[in-house]
Amino acid sequence: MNSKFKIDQQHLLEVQDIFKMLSNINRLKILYLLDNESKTVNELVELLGLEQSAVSHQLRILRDFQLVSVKQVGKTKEYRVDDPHIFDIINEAVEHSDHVMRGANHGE
Amino acid sequence: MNSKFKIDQQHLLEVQDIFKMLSNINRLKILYLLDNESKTVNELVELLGLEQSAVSHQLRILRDFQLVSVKQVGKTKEYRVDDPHIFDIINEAVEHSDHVMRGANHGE
DNA sequence: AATTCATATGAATCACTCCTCATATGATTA
DNA sequence: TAATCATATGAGGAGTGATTCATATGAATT
Repeated sequence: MNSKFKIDQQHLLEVQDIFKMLSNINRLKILYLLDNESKTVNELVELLGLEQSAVSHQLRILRDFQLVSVKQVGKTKEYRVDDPHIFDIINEAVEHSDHVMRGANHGE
Repeated sequence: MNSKFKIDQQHLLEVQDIFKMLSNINRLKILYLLDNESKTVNELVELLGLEQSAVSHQLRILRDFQLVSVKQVGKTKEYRVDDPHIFDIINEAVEHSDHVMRGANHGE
C-alpha cells in the first residue's frame, strides 16, 4: 500500500483547482504584492505592467478562491491577501524549485 | 515592504511551472499511485482507466520534472516516485483545501 | 444629476493543454 | 530474424485559459 493517506476524487479535484489557480505568474505576483500590504487595482496595474482589465480578471479569480479581500476606499478599492496560508503552498514550491536546481548542478 | 522575501521573475517562472505540472488530476493520481511503490505503465492504465497513450504522455511530463524514475524490467518499465519532496507541496494544498472547506462551513 | 475617476465584466481572439489516433521504437521470445 | 508485447511519440482536434477591446457599473466630485 502507499505510504501517504488515500485521497479521494473530490479532494483531488480541489487540489487540482488550487494548483491551477497558482499556475499563473501574474496571479503569483499579485499575491506577493498584496501580502501584508493593501494596494489598489491601479497600483497593481502600474506595478505589473498589465492592462487594468487583465488585473481585474485575475483579481476576480483570487476573490473566488477567497485569497484576497477588498475594501472600498473613496473611489478606489484596496485589495490585500486575506488568507496568508496560501504562502505555505507557494513557499513549498519555491523550496522545491531550489531543491531541484541544486540537484541539477550535482547531477551534470 | 512585504513580509515575505522578494522573489525574482526567474524563480516565479519555475514556481509557475511546478504548479502547472501539478494542476492535472491524472498526474496527481499517478504520483500517488507511484509513491513508495513501482508500477508498470499498463498497471497505471488499468488503475486510472485512461488510454495507454495518455498515461505515457503524462509520464513524460513527470519524467521531465524528474519526479519519477524508470527501470526496465523484462519487456515492461517500472515507474516510481523519485522525489518524494513533491508531496510536501501537494500535502500543503490538501491542507489548504481542508482549511477553506472548514471556513466555508463556518461562514455560511 | 452630470461628469469624472476607478474598477468590473462580457465577448472575441489567441495560445496552450490534454486526449485520441495512428504509428514508431524497443525489448523479448519463438 | 520475425513476431509479439510494452511503451513512446507526433499530429490533430476539442476544450480551457489569458489577454484585449469595448462597455458597464459604481462611487465621488462639481
